[in-house]
Amino acid sequence: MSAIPVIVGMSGGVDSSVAAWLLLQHGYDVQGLFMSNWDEDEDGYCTAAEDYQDARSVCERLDVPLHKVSFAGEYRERVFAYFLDEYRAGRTPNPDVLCNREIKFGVCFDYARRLGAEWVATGHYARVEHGPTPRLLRGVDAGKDQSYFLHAMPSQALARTLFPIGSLQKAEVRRMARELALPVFDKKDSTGICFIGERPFEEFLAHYLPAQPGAIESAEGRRVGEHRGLMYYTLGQRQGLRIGGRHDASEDAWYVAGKDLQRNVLVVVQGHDHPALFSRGLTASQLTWVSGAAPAADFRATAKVRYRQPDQPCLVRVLTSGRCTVEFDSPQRAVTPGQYVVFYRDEECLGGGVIEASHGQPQPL
RNA sequence: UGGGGCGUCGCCAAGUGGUAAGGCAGCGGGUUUUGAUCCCGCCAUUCGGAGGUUCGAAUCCUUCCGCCCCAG
Repeated sequence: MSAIPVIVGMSGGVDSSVAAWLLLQHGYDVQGLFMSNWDEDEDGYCTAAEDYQDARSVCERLDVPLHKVSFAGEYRERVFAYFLDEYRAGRTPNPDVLCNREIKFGVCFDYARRLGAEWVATGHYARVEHGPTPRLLRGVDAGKDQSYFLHAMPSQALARTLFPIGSLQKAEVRRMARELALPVFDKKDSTGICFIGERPFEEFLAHYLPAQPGAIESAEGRRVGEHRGLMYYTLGQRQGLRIGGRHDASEDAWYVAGKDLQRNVLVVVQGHDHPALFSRGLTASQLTWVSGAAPAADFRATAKVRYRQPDQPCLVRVLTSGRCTVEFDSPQRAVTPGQYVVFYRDEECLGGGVIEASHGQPQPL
């Protein structure tokens, strides 16, 4: 009786390393797969080379083979192109949700299956409940739960996916890595866009899109500064506005409340909790449901409008053509077009969609 | 070149004889698989310049420079 073959997506980080080890413990026939999906690295921010070395060291330590593959072309076409399109349209995309759907659990998943994997595993903090229709559950570590990013992954992939560390706390994973003497036990958690990494964002965007400087205006229409290009700002943002003290304003910090694309004007208000920053609801499109089918009727749920946000109780009204509206029990801050709204019922992630517009501002601009 | 007012960190702004608040911005770090938010830290030996009075001045005096009002 041969062991069940599983391929683990290895990033060279702690989580996927421990995930691989756990699978070994459970008797699987484990192989690693490292992806490098970002080619154009001129500025030295890309850590792919080091990450690959780390993945290799770990696999050596665990005595499992490591495959290496690049889906740079697919990444560029299916994720990055969309990323740039959204910024061009003045919105704020979330490329990592797409990356999971199209790359990790899309082309890479298929690739792993072609390599003979019965199962595909990653080091995500989330859980799958396998059954006739698999369910996606939050990771047990509430602080690390990554189901938000996974909500749009194809259900056929979910049915063949394992998240070995999904029921562990991050601290436990670290501790295991240390006890196992995995070379990456102390490696810092990665951040920034997946496969691209952390970098000076404005500089990065400027590399790909032309910037059009313009005026920054208060909600009342006073010119209070100059922006370097609407794409560099997102709703609710404080940093980078460069608006100093004014004799005609309070001492509160300024935040982005809106973008007027027609006039190329950035609209700002003062105070983190300014009413103009809040909305009662939103409209979302491109809905995907983990179950594979849209709910038949309106339903109550909780939702996140951004990663790591506490769950917000709401009413979801399902519309036709993959759209819905969401009404929150309490107003939400900086509901941002281009970001994803993701629905939950208790521990279960139901699905989500792209925010098209917010509505019901208690105090319109 | 008449009268009045003002010049304190990039910006706003306390401080009117006792040895430079605070906020905003900026920068650095932390949190974070998007972008943000948030948290922590740094940020004027110096108060438009030069003299003077005083044990001691950003605060008083003199003068110069620069702004802003009012000049009917």
